[in-house]
Amino acid sequence: MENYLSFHPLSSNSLPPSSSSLSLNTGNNSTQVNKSNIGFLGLMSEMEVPTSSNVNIIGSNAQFNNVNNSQSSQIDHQVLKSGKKKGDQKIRKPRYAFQTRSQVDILDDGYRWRKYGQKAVKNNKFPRSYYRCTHQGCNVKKQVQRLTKDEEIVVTTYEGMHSHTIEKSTDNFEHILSQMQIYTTSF
DNA sequence: CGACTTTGACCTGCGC
DNA sequence: GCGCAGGTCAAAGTCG
Repeated sequence: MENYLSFHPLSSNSLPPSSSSLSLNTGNNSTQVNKSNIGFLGLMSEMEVPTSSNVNIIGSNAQFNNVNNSQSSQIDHQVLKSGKKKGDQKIRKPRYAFQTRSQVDILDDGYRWRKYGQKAVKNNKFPRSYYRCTHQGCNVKKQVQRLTKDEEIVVTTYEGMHSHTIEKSTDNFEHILSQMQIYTTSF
């Protein structure tokens, strides 16, 4: 099985506010992970800006990944759709979407997550799961969704940054993180 | 018994 | 205004 490790920030001005503390969380609580099956496929991000002005950040860079673009653009739309409120300069937390190739939905990144919802998504036979970081005072959220067109692709969208250190070490996560830092510091 | 998952209800924004 | 879809809440159930 292939084991990619690449991701593509949408644009140079949409990087995480702090790459050194980037909240990469490809996973969940204590659950299973098949480390050898994880391929890192893509990254989208959304900066913390008034929603009235961030509408095109992702939409103009929809080709964040060359894998199944139709699904990708759909997710872009979902990201953009949320938080839009006309006349209200509502600040949204930055969001980062990762694509990982994995046979399991739940990837262990060392943080602890609590599932708080699951929804069926239109045009997708897989439900989207919603998770929140259980660390006190840390309200980082993530969404996990598997693509219909390529069932091995798991899209994980993170919202917010962790205000605490990782709770348990994961070799795979550290490997991914090290790769990400190379990228994020070079933009 | 605490932590977590499940799941239906509810809320909100958006397009028509 | 209405309906749809995404996102969240919260009670009930499950598990270690």
